[in-house]
Amino acid sequence: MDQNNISEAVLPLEKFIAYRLNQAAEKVSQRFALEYKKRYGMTRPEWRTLATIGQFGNITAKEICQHSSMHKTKVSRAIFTLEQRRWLKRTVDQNDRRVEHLELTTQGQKAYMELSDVARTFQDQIYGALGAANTSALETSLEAIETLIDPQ
Amino acid sequence: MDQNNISEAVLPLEKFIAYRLNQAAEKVSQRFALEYKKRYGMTRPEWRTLATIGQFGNITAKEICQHSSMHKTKVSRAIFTLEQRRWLKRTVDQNDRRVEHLELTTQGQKAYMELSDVARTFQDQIYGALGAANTSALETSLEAIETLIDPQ
DNA sequence: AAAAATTTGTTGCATATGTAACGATGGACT
DNA sequence: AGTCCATCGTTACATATGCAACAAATTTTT
Repeated sequence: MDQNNISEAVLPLEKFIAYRLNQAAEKVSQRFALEYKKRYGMTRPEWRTLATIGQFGNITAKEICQHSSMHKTKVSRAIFTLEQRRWLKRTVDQNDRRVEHLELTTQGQKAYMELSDVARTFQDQIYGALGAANTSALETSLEAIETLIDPQ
Repeated sequence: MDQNNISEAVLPLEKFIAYRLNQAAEKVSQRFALEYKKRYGMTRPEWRTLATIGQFGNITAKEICQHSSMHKTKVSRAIFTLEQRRWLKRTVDQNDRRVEHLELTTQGQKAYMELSDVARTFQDQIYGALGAANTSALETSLEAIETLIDPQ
């Protein structure tokens, strides 16, 4: 077959799901990253770590890794930075001294609550711009992909 | 208000769209990355660059940046690596010698076609696992987000 | 109880990435 | 032509990331 006839081989990236998902996710995340960058100069791993501790209240580094799918060194470094900002405190587990329990300080809670507000506003804007039907489709498809990824 | 009452401030990450989109996109991409890593030891920027040149046939580095949203240094380095593998050739534009036109070599075409096949199979598997209704919802919502991002 | 294996979190090192500066070229304006 | 500015792609440098090795603690095996 003529090598230049790529009709059988071409892969329009606009129709490739991995590509489109990544573009969409990256743009949305970058847009939201502006918020925590400009307010607090935070990185993405730091924001995710803060948000995870904020949500669970008391959590270990390992649990953050499991919940967020971030690499343990990324989490370890984010925890270090958040600790330096005095946004979290560590408590060594008395039954297993390898384990550290992490909690937000008052300052950390404050930043978390402010950014949670920003996040909800951001999400509302997206949903508003998408409209009810598309929002519903997005929920449906994300749930489907999540089920595919993490079959409980 | 009691600081520990975070009912107003909590942001369940399982309901935050930026977070969910990223998790989904990252998992799907990582799964597909196994394919081009094991076959060719390629990185993600290299695969994306190959796929973009493959799709357009003749393209410049700048156009790859615009189409893929990759940073120009990432594209520059991917082009360099693909060139070293003899998967692409550069041709300096005779009207504007700053510009280089990129095309795949025969070897590059071969790799591109093979990986395109793998990609389509991968996509078919995802769509098969999602089912028609969820696939349709995914298409709809991705289009909606894309419109939101790139309003023409 | 001693030895071996596992787990939690950190760190050294190599790689990957982005920013800013750059060289080369081209275009605009005088 | 000469000066200034913009553009294309590369590179130097600083930062971010992941892998592998690690220390410390715990559990399992013998």
